[in-house]
Formats: sequence, structure tokens, C-alpha cells
Amino acid sequence: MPPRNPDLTPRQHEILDFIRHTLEAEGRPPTRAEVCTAFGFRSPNAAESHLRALAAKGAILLEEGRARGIRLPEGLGLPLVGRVAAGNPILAVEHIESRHQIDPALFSPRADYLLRVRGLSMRDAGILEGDLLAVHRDSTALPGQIVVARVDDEVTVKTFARKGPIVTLLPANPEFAPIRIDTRREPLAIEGVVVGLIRSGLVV
Amino acid sequence: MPPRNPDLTPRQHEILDFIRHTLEAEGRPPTRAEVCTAFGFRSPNAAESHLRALAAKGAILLEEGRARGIRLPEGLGLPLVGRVAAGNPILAVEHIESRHQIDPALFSPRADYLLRVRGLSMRDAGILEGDLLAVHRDSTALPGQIVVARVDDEVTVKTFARKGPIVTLLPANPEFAPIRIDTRREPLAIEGVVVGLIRSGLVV
DNA sequence: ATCGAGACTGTTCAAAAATACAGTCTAACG
DNA sequence: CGTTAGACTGTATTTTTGAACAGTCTCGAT
Repeated sequence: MPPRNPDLTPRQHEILDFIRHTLEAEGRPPTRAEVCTAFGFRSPNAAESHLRALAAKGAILLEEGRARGIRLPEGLGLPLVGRVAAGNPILAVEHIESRHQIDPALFSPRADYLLRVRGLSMRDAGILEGDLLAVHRDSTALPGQIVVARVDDEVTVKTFARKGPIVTLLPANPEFAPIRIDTRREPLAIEGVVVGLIRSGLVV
Repeated sequence: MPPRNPDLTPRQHEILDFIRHTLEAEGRPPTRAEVCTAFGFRSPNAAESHLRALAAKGAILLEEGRARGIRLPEGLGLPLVGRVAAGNPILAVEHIESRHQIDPALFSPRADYLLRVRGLSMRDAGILEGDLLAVHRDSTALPGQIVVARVDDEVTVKTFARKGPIVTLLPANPEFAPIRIDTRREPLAIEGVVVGLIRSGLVV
């Protein structure tokens, strides 16, 4: 799920998606003419003015006088989310530390963002402090899945389990206690399902 | 270190690396003129003929008549090495299962290939069966680093330790025994240093 | 009713890029 | 010692592209 710029018109979204798609499929941005044929425009200026509009809104960067001089300011790739402040949605811009291009074929279902792990509560599942989790956005989960959940406005990673209305979030480390939530009384927000893990920094 | 095509001349390697670099840094392939300025050529034909040579050797694909019409046939991305047969070098073509694009900025030093983990001998280091290890090619290692080594023609992943001429390969699992090698008598081949880890398939 | 934004068509022109042709220089090789 | 591959310079020429200018049409807000 690419980041949505709310200021864009639907048509401008389509153009932006086409640019992203071309960038991924061909390894380079499209020309005005290629935008035209993709959308059936008969005038290169149709593409030109769309690009201008996108650039004016900051959705793309246009480099003057260069063939295929279109850049995405955020680049492609998955946003890496660091510390999530209380009360804010996970994917708020201010949480995004960087973006990293990861082959989408590696994870299934598709990863939507990366989340940096804090703490050792999932140690015995091979999830260590500092690891990056590939998370698929999903507000539902199946028992046994490792989920990103929000409890008391804090983001936590645990194994999901449920018995009727009682949800238990299980750590994978005997030093941590399970979290029990009665969903009839307390709200539980599942932010996503963990579909993968990336560890770096093994060599200093 | 990207995969090496042994047929290329050193200069052609440089050109290919520059194409890769431009692709990564700018999100699009270079023009002939950009190759010229990067290498100080005064004639666009210098770039042209290099590109022709690279295309003739299959290192790149040239699309006729398009601005920036250079493509990398394999795309970017790291080769994923599965089961390594005895007696063969790790990066032999027949071991490469697939290629996966991973942001090189994630790992340092640079990852050269991915190796699928078999067995649980490094479980307590958070390395599980089926994980992909990002490996930096290197025939030397420092104590404490997790290395890919070849012992008795078998590829193994262990923590490296050394006391004089005695090298010990330490598992991270009490159920496995350390491997001690007297380098004066037995040969030890370090294939690389583990710089990262990727786990997928968490959700079925 | 008018006005302006958005989405286009159509045309033109200059800059950027690809590409062809004709050479020079050097080092390796039989 | 001639030959050849590789690495270049230099100069044109043609396409591709980017980019400007002048309009049309529609729809929603003033």
C-alpha cells in the first residue's frame, strides 16, 4: 500500500501509480509520451500538465531538461517505522525513519511496512531487539499468528490467541507475562500481522 | 560485490558498476553522456561502444531508440543460494534458486548473496531453520563474527573463534557440539561473514 | 450566470539522447 | 612484425523528449 497523498485528485493518483509501476517494472521513470499511451492521451501536454500538478503538490520531483527526469521524493520501498508515539497512527509520517526496498515476493501476504523491534519479549521466537519486522496491515488475526497490536496506546508484538471474547497476547520469553484482554470491555486494535523479519547490524 | 561476469574486461566492469550505481542512486539508468562525464570520456562513442560490448556479452540489455534504454537482465538483487553440493563453489549457477532485491543500505558490509539456513545449530542466536542469511563474501573473519565456513566440504554457519592455530566454530545451541579445527593440519575455508538475516513464511 | 480548476486536444520547437562513421593509440598474441 | 581487441577522440545526423503556447469541455462553487 503506497502512501496516499490526500491532496491528489483521483486522476493524479492514477498517474502517480503509473509512474511507480513503470519504475518497478522497467527500472526507470516513464516519458511524457509513455504516460500518454498508457492513458490514451492524444496530446503530450495532457501528461505534462499532470506531471506539473503532481510536482506542485510535492508528489513527484521534476528535473528540468532531462529525459525521464521524474523522481519519487520518498523513493520506493517499505517505510521503516521506528518509535510510535502514543495516540498516533503507526504510519504517521513523523514515525517513518527511512524507506527500504525489499523484494515483495519475499513475503506473503504482502508486507506493508517495517517496524523496529524493542525489547526481548519475543526472544524465543527468534525475534530480537533491533530486528525489523515486515508487517502486513490487517485488523484481524488468526490464533498463532504474531501480531502488531495496540494496547493502552502502546504498540506491542505478541502471538495472538483467543478464547471467546478473551484475547491473550503471548510473549515468547518466560520472563514476560501474557497480556489478557476482555474485548467486551477493553478495546483491542490489531495493527497488522507479522509476515517476516529482517536483521542487520550483525557485524560492527 | 555484485555477481561477477568473468568475461568482462576491468573497464567494462567499471561501466557496469556505474550503471548499477546510477540505477540505485537516481532510480534510472544513465545516458551515454552521463557515462562520459562520469569517466571523463570526451566522446559519446566511448560510452556507446562500451555499452555495445556489455550488451554483446549479455551483461546488459539495450533497447533501441529510447532515452536511458539500459536494463539489467537479472535485475538487481542478491542471488539466493539453496543447497550447496559438495565440491562446488557456493555461488555456482546451479545453486542459485532465485534473486531477491534487497536494499543494500540495510546491510554493512554489503551483502553478496543469501543463503538458506538448514538446521537449528544457531537457534539461540535467533537464527532458525529456513531463515535466509545475508552473507558478505570474505575469506577472513574476526572472533565473534558469525561465519559461513566449509568444513569437510560441507557448508556450515557458526560463530568464529580462534586460539592461535586452533579455530573453533561455535554453535548457538547446547544440543550441538563446537567444531575444533587445527589449521596447521586441516584446511578451513571461510566463505563469508553473516551480515544479516531475513525470515519469511511466518504466515501460512 | 460566471468563474476557475481539472482534464484534456493539437501544434510547434529546442534541447537531450541515441547512434552512425571515421579515425588514433596501445598492449597482447601468434 | 603484422594483426587484432579494447579503449578511446572527434564529428555528424536523426530521434526522442521536454516543454511552451493556444484552445475546448465539464463540473462544481460563488
